[in-house]
Amino acid sequence: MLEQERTSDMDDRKKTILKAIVDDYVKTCEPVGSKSLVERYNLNYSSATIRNEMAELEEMGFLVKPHTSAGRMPSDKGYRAYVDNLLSLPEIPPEEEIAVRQFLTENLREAREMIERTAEYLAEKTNYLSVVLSPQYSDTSLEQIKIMMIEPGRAIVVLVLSPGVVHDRLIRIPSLIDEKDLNEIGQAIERCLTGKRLNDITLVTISSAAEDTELPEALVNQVLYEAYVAIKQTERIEVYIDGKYRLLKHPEFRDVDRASRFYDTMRQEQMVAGYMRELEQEEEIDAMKGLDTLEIIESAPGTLATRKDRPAYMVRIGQEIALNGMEDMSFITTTYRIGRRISGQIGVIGPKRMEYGNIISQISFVNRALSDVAEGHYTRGGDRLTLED
Amino acid sequence: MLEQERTSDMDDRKKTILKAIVDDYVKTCEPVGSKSLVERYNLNYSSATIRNEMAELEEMGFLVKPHTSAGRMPSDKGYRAYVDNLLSLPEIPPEEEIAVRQFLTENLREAREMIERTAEYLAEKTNYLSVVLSPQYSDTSLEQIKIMMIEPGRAIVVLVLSPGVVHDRLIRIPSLIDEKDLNEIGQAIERCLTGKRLNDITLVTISSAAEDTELPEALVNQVLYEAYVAIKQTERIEVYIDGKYRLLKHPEFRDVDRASRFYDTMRQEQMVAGYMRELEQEEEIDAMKGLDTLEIIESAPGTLATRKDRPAYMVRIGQEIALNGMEDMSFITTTYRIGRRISGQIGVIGPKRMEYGNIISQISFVNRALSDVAEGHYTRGGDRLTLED
DNA sequence: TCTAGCACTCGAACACTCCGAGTGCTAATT
DNA sequence: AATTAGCACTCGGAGTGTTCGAGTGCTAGA
Repeated sequence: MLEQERTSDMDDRKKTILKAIVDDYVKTCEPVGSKSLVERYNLNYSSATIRNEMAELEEMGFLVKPHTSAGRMPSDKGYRAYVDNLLSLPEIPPEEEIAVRQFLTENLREAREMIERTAEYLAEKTNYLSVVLSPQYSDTSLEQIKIMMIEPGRAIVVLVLSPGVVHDRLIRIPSLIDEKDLNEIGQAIERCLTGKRLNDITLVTISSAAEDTELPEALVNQVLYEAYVAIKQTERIEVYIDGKYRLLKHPEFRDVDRASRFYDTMRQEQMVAGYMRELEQEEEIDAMKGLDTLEIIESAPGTLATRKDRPAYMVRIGQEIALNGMEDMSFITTTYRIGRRISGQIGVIGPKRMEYGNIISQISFVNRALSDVAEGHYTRGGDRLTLED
Repeated sequence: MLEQERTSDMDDRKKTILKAIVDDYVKTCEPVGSKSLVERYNLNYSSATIRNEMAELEEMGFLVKPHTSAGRMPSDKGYRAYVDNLLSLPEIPPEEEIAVRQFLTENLREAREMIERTAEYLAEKTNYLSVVLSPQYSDTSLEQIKIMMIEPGRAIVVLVLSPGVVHDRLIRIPSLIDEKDLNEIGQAIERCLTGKRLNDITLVTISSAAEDTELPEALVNQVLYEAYVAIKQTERIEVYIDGKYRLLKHPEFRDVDRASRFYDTMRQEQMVAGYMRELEQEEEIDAMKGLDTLEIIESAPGTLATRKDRPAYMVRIGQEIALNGMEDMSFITTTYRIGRRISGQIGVIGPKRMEYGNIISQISFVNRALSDVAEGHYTRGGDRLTLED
């Protein structure tokens, strides 16, 4: 155990064998034996040799046996080594790029639809569960805020954030306030808050708007408070999950209890979201790794804008995931960016026995598409992207 | 088989036995035999007598045996007889009534939150899956419509329907239109549409608003079209499903393939919604039945408003459900009403082996609570209900 | 250093038995 | 005529034993 534990200590043959084992296990979900391995991957060694190597790989902690006379399967560490060093990332054909951009923006009205569709697309393509978080807007600024009377006692607040995102919310107001008063208060709020970062807006900031009007303070304060809540509401991260039911079709979910435990966790969406955001912050280091495997995508002339870099991704395998009921899952995440300030997370959750290469390609690809499309969409008039109409 | 098939042909003893069998099977999910039945429900007959009766009930089609030497379990027809004639509906304590009303309205802002919470509450209480459809608003009228500029090229349409429901939607408009033009168009639309039933608003109706302004027709038309889409959007029925994962905990979902097929169907929410609405229209007759078992709830002085009638409900059992993958489920639905014109559906889906009495009580109860609360909420100023603030 | 060969291991699959909770039927009892 | 006691019968489930084969580790020879 002490002698050698890191992947770098493996010779090429060990690497080939480990890769073959992971590939095979991912495909079949059955422990793989030395003989069938030699046959299926026509390795130029006898099964006995492979056996010896497998024994060593097991001792190094990359493989495990469910019982003595069974084949081997990858341990968490084995998957980890595979993901970090042995992975090949398939490319995604350029037609797909066009299709996805179209899918993300077609008939699009609200920003959140784009995120919903991202989740949908990813679940469809990977056949696993996808999670997409709406961006965190705390760092962006308020571009407009309008309050509109609906009827005595009720109004609607419409907020426009600097990247052009619109949120709104119904509020209750004192029935005594009439339309004219409300407009006055609205304008005071607007003067007071426009251009401020959401983060900087507090109850104190907003209450200074009260000084700006002649109306009775008690009335004004309630409106201010409601407006404040509406603003804070837009900072909340929305979670879009798609493909939950898909996991049921994978053999590791044969066991209903395990499935049930998993779903119990997934139901707590805010917790999952929180975990994803933590990951991003903690794992800038891992992110670098993503850049290691950087790959230059040659763009044929005339294709859509391509990028030289592949977005960083993070992979959490089995026990590495700090969420209940996820011990047999893997969680791949990546961060999409819209401009410099706005970012959110995209993730795929599947069994540990996952097609890592494929999923990572897909998630990176979707990340790029979403970032690009959203940026083009937000920076209206930008010429990098043509949307419908 | 020919001799007697209807429940009414059963003598009291048969009824008692059938009821006991259903109750027992619902509890244990195991075929129930004559001996254990006698013991558990201390019937005053020997197991042999029960055996004879069970044989007859089987011949009449109310019971089935999984194999020769096993106990009996209810057939679909057996459940049907149980639901139609043998059911006892537990009452729900008045404290619960207060609690639900509070839960449904606490911190409430948007109408759809109330529906979401209804679904949540029902799933929680029944431990099955709940479906709640938003009301169909086609028959209500448009009280207000406002269009507000967000930035060149984008605007927001806010609609207020007569029961005080607010919808909004972002739209794209020609970039040439400035705020003043937009307001003019908005007012024209308002003049043209206010007070009209949604059903009566068509592209033709709305286009008459164009005549009302001086602006270039091409520009106006696009806005009109977008406004039209926004209006039609509010007619769409939203589907809220909660407790999907809960079904996994029930033994009939041990079989993952069956579960998977079920979820494949449930994923098509619009189809499920369509089915529920069909049911309501077709089954006015069944609805009458619900009123048959009418029960007077004596209201202790000082409790919340109680009603004499129990809302009508419909039960669909097993094969009766015309949806794929639902052969082993039961579907209980009911229609909530807000005022005379607005109605929507509430449903619970669980295994055929369902606690019918309990679920029907719950769904009726929730129906009443939602109808009442919503009505109080919509008819603002109504004094039947006190909401927070 | 590799590989052929061999003894060994263990789970999956199948056959077999036993057990008990269930049945239907018949004859005796009320 | 209705009920019940009694009995032979059925059949799934749990338990046991056996076989089979794909896997292993180890050793000796190429």
